[in-house]
Amino acid sequence: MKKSITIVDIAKEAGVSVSTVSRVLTGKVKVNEEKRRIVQAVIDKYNFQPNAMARGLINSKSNLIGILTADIRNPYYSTLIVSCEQAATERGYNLLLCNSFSDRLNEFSLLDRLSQQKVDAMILIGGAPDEVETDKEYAEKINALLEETPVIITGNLNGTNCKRVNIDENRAMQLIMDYILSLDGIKSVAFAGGSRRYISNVTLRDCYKNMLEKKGLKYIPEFDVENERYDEIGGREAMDKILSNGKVPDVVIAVNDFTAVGILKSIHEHNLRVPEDISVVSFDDTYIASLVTPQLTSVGYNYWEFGEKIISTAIKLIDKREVPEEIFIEPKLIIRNSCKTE
Amino acid sequence: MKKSITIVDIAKEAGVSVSTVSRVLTGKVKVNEEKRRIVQAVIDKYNFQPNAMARGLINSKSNLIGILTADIRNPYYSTLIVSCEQAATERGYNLLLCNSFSDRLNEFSLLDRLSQQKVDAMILIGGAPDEVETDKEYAEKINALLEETPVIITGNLNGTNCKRVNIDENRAMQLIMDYILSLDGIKSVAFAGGSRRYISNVTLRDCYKNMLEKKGLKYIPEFDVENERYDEIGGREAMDKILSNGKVPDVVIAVNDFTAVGILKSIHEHNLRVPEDISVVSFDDTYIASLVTPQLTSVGYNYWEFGEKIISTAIKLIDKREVPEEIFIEPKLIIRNSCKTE
DNA sequence: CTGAAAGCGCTAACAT
DNA sequence: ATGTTAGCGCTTTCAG
Repeated sequence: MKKSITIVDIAKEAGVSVSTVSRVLTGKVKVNEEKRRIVQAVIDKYNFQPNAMARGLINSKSNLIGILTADIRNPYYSTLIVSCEQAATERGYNLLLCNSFSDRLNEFSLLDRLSQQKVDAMILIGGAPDEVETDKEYAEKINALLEETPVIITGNLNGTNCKRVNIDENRAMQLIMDYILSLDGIKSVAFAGGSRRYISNVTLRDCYKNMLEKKGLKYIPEFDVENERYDEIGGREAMDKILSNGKVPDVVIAVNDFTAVGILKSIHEHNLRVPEDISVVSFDDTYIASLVTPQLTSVGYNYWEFGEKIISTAIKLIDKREVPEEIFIEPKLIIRNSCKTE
Repeated sequence: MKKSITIVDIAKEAGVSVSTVSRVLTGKVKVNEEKRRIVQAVIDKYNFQPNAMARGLINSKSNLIGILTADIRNPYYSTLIVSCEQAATERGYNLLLCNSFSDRLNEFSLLDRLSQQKVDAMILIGGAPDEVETDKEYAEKINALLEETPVIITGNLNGTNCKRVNIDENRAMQLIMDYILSLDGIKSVAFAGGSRRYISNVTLRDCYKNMLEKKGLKYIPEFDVENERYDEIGGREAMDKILSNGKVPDVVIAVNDFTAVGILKSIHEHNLRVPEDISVVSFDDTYIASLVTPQLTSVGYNYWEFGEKIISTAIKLIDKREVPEEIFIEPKLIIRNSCKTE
């Protein structure tokens, strides 16, 4: 590997001083047009890329945004991260990606690494910020970080004042409920999957219960089944449990698309049909929703907007501009074929 | 945001020189045990993280590996990238993630950004390296990059000498063929989806054709249907075409799991059943394979090994050690329920 | 408008 | 074993 070309080499070849080269590079100070042309020509000739580390050292700015997520294999996360990456790229930032696999120790050491890289901001998606009970040590860690670096989260992190970008869960549940109850002959609504250990799930379940009562339907505890796993297996387990006492709900709300897939399978195995016997709705509208048969009616979000809001909040914070404590993302219902409509 | 603490602050508080602090930080040179303890205590007290940019500037090493991929939302890529991230983290490297969305212009500018960040190595997964006809300009770009930075690819990039880590496509097709032909009553085998524009697909199709003939089966052109889209829609289109002339193959090989999903749907819409009427096999064994009904028999890879090989190749190159031109990943067949076995 | 020089935070000779 | 110092590549005063 050759040693890479530097601003000094460019200056030499262009016959100017390094500061002049620097000036044409940054473009902030006027340079004689003729000189500018010559310098630019040399830059282009070598496709010279100024060393970001040297630049960063001077402005205390790495142009890096660290993003810590639970597991990028989950389509919800990967979709969100692609949006973030896009928004960041457009604004001249690069993304440093870390997966914690929801392991606390991992998260700690990854946070240290991000701060070692002097990322300009950190974004925490999933993992600890999702939990209802913020672990004290974690909050302290984040607070220490906040002294030096803006931290944006999805979820909430009690005891810290990270800025938050979140889905309006209440609105999401409301969209689902309004839709469900607009269908004919709905008497019972089940909610399958998810755990009250996670903040968003508490919001969802509370809203589910409230709306049920407001609409004059009975809340049936056996139809409200939690499950720690947010995947297909979790969905199947939850649905098996719901159907285990012989009663069949008219609709089941799945905590996410993966869970819905398990629910679909469980229903199938019980020799019932979707949507003829049971309707199914879910959250997130990942591509899974349109992959399965029947295609799922699901509450989705504008992921581009979601990622954009996260990144623009981060950059505002980097630029020391004001941002609201919490920004909400508006959900929207995507109607497909998993609910009985006639 | 407070200005972050530096090695000078640590030195001052510990009552030693900066070099001593640096020595305990790097651990390469012996330091008096007593002093080491004191310094370490101060470091711990502030959870001091040495500035990676300053370090990098000195050793010309960023500890960053750039990874350029087509689209991380595709589970094949996200699974591979998670493995890379894991392997990189274990070895003290961080991943800079970029998505090109297979857009050539995008790839170009992202490559420049990675070289601006002075990443220690670049990994190219999907996009240009996958294509049979390497675009000349692209190859030149990569060759220029190679002067300064190791580049590892998945695929092949004619006219460059990037090191390659690839799936053994021939072996993969062989596994499928051997399995298929071990089943009873298989007379005709279709291949659906994928395009000969991509190198791996050429390998696959050639192997498909050869093995067919070697096993004494006829190669039927109408059963070999390409499709540019590697998704569900592409699969449906391809399968519709296969079935359009009235003949029904005994098995259809799908170019990947997504395509297989479309194939499943098309078969269903033609009032045929899988696996009773038609068997289906696919490549990649992403989680999609076990999500759909019936679960897909699919050729998979050890993604952890795949990512590990990519990263260890990168790091060997960074350390100027020898590596083979190409490393192959051994595929393995995962048998599920999409083939008629009795 | 331009060049010389200082300095960002750190490491690695070089002295001691 | 430890402190002093040069210098990594760049930007930004500061003079001129």
